[in-house]
Order: sequence, then C-alpha cells, then structure tokens
Amino acid sequence: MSIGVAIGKVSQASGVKVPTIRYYEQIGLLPVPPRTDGGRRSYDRKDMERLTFIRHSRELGFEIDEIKTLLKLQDQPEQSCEQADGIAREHLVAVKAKIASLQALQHELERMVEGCSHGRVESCRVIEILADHGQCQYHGEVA
Amino acid sequence: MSIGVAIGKVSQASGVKVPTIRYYEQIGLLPVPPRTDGGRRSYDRKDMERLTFIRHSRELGFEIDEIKTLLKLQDQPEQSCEQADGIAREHLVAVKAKIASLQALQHELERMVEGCSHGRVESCRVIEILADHGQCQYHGEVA
DNA sequence: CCTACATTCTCTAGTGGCTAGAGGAGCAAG
DNA sequence: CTTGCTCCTCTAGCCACTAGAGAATGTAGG
Repeated sequence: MSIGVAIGKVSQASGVKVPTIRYYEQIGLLPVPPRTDGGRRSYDRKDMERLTFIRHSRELGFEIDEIKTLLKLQDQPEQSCEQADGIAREHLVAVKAKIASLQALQHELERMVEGCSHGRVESCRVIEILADHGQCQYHGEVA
Repeated sequence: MSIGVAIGKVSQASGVKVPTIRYYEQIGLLPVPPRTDGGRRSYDRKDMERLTFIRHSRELGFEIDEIKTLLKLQDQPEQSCEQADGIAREHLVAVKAKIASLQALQHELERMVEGCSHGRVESCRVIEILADHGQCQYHGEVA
C-alpha cells in the first residue's frame, strides 16, 4: 500500500501551486482528500494525474467549467467522446479568432511604433493614433 | 458656450458602457465632471475625447495603468514621447509572444481534434493528450 | 398639470482564477 | 529540544468590470 503524498510534493510534481490546489478542492474540481493524523491533506497517484490533467488543460486555455466536463468524461470511458471533441473544437475556433485579432493588433502597434519619430509628444504617432480611432486599422477586441 | 452632455450620450458616442464610465471616474482615470442641478454628471467634448482614447487603448490591450501614463503624456505635448514609444514597444513584444504561444496552442488543438476518431472516451485523443503532457507539443502559457 | 417611462443616481456585491498574508499547529533534522 | 520548514484555516485583495436594488430626476404625450 502506498502512503499518501503531501500537498507540497504534489504541487512540485504537478506544477500547480499549493494554494491553487486547495482552491481547486474548494470549487470541487479536485476531490476532497483524506487527512493524516495531524490533519494534513494526503494525496495519491490518481490525484496527481488529475492535477496534471487540470494544469495541462489550463495551459491550453480551457476554462474551469470546461475542465469539469472533461474530467467527468474521463471518468466514464464507455461514453462517446463527442462532447470532449466538441469542447476542443469550440476552443480551437476561439483560439483561431484570437490569433487573427492579435495579428491585426500587432500590425497596428508596428505602425504606431514605426511611425514614431522620437520627438515630442505633440507629434507622436503613438499618442495620435490612440486619440483618433479613425486613423486606426484595427477594429477588434483582444478579449 | 456648450451645454454638458449626459452620461448616456457620452456612453453611446464613445462606446464605453455607463457603469464603466463611472468606474473610470472612481479609479481616477477620468476627471470628476461637474453636475447638473439635479445631480447628474455633465460632460464636455474633452471628456469624450479622453474616453475615446481610453476605449481605443483598452481595445489595443493596454492596461489601465499604462493608459494613465499615456494620458498624462498626452497632457504634456512639450515632453519627449520616448515613454509612450516605450510602452507601445513593450506591448508589441508581449503581443508577438502571445501570438506565438497561441499558434502553438492552435496546432496542438488541431492535432487533438484531427486525431479524434469519434469513438469512445476510452480511446479519445483529446482526453489522452490532456491527461499526458508528455504527448503534447505545446509547452507554453496562454496568459 | 399629470402620468408614464427612460435615464440617472448611489450603493453593495459578484465575476474568474487565483494570490497574499496573518496567525497558528505539525513535523523532521541536528 | 530547538530551529526552521511545511502545512493548516481564514480573510481579503487582484483586475476590470458587471449586475442589481431602490430611489430620484428628466422628458414626451395627453
């Protein structure tokens, strides 16, 4: 039988900070672990895997609610993976949109910076474009 | 002499929501406007320009603190625009990094979605990759 | 002038996803 | 046995807003 792992070790191994792990427990993303005699959280291998799954999903930009759904799916291997596929697909669409938006933004910032003649604020292209939306090629959101 | 404009009109004209305008006043981003006899905020053309500047800057992803600096600079046309230039440059670097990160993410998501054979969760590529970071080509952050 | 409705007012609290800090208890090494 | 680390709970803060309650003010039509 394997002895439970302390929160600090789990944190190191998974790359999720200690307070964040406790936070995940609080919002029901991570199961409530058993405690040692001293009252400390004691995790097992499954918890570690779950945390890695979570961290990885967060890195990929999935929201907590989406991760909850994905975790539930993972617990039911018999089910169709249609829903997981759908979440990933939706997310992909959002990521593509964000890239497009950021690229437009990049061009606008380049235009601003390149146009700046490093003189006085009076004639600064950066300030000018910010003040007058009409001059701007970028009409999106960063979100 | 021009009569002051109500907050709703300013909101419509600038594209900034009414509560957000009040919030900007609260945090000192927008000057405290005079009030009508009835106690309502009364704005002038300058406020509108300032709000447009703010909205545009937010759209371009600048943070409130950065905008505060940019607005201060705008009020002093004699000064060198070095600082404004610097803020925009820094921002450009951050945007480029974000784009690169999101593109890596996009590829990873595409790999997940394309690899999915639409069967059971058991053998779902999406779930699989999320669970095992080792299989993943993406090692960044979305921030 | 009165009524109905739109707009505005202040105030508090909530959002997401954590992070920071206080104040105390447990635990392992020297 | 003491030092110093880890861990505990709890509250509050972060950013940039957003939502909602309940009251007052402004305006258009009859």
